[in-house]
Amino acid sequence: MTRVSQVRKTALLADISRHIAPSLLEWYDRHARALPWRVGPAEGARGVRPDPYRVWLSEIMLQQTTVAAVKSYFQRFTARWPTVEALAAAEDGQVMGAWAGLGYYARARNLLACARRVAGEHGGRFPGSAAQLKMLPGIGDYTSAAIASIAFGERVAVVDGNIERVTTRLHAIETPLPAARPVIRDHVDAMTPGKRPGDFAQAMMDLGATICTPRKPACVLCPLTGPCLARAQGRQEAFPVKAPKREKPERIGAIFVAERPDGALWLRRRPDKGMLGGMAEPPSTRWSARTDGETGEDAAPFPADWRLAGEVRHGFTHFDLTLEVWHARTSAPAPGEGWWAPADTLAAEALPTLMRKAIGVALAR
DNA sequence: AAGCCGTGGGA
DNA sequence: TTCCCAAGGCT
Repeated sequence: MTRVSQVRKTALLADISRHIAPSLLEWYDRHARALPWRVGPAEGARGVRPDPYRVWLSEIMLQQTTVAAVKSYFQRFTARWPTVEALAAAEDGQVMGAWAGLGYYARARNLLACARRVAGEHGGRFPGSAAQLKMLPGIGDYTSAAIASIAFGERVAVVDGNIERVTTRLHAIETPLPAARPVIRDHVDAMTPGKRPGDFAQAMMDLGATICTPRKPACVLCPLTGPCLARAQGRQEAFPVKAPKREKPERIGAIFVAERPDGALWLRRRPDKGMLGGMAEPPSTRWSARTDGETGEDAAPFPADWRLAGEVRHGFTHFDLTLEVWHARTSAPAPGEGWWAPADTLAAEALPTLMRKAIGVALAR
């Protein structure tokens, strides 16, 4: 595309799109969700902006994670670590333990790394532009734009899954994801207003979460039915178009829960890289394809009176896992790297949900 | 640049 | 039950 036609295209987009923000912001002023990391409408009207630390923390937690799942974690984190300096001073194990159950554990490791960078290199203040924010660990295209617009008022295109859905419907974009991302970004940039860019982004996300939903969108309640091309075609559920996804392979393995007479369990720490990196587990085998799975008592990490307690199934993003769950009572000191976790402090260990399920199966009787 | 990374809830 | 997928980033 020539430079001139690019300019014309951009101008045309702006002309079509500039009417979107006023309607959407009017809707947002009446229907914004009250969320713990937002400032209330009265404060917002006085120009009060939310604490960048809280915006950042919420955005990291919300990556690929529902609002409902995040709320209690956000409350616990902010109560325990009210500032980025406080979080930066926390020990790794405390943060991983507090994150346990929320998933995508690389986020927790990057969270700490980011907090320590902000505390150590930026005097405890988050940088105020999307470009600078994006240089920090765990902060990519979406999160940098979200923080910059919401906490600092920068006019920058914020594009998440909600906004992709809303935008592909508004403009009836037939190109499948992810190839459509550059076009979507252009549209979002054209729609984003100079005033209240952060509210605009949040309004788009609220619209996507409550009205313009993946299935059965409530178009009759939508403030953007007028300009919506998908709605005009009666094809709102046809967008966004997505590339077909591959089927998930099956993997199998075994996990060994050793229980001391006082109820303590033998745990070890998983490697920092890879699945559940840096998290705790009872010793488990590799998780392999069915043909070469390492299962059975012979795979135990040390000799004991192992008894098969059952199995646990768990679906990950890109494979389904079935683990045999073995249980043994032992008073022998376990060999190798690990520790005995007392029963009454198990809740604070950095145990992913899969491991808690396996422990539940092992201890059921 | 496509694959790797969790989890829980809704339909 | 099964499937989908939610405020993505990293490599």
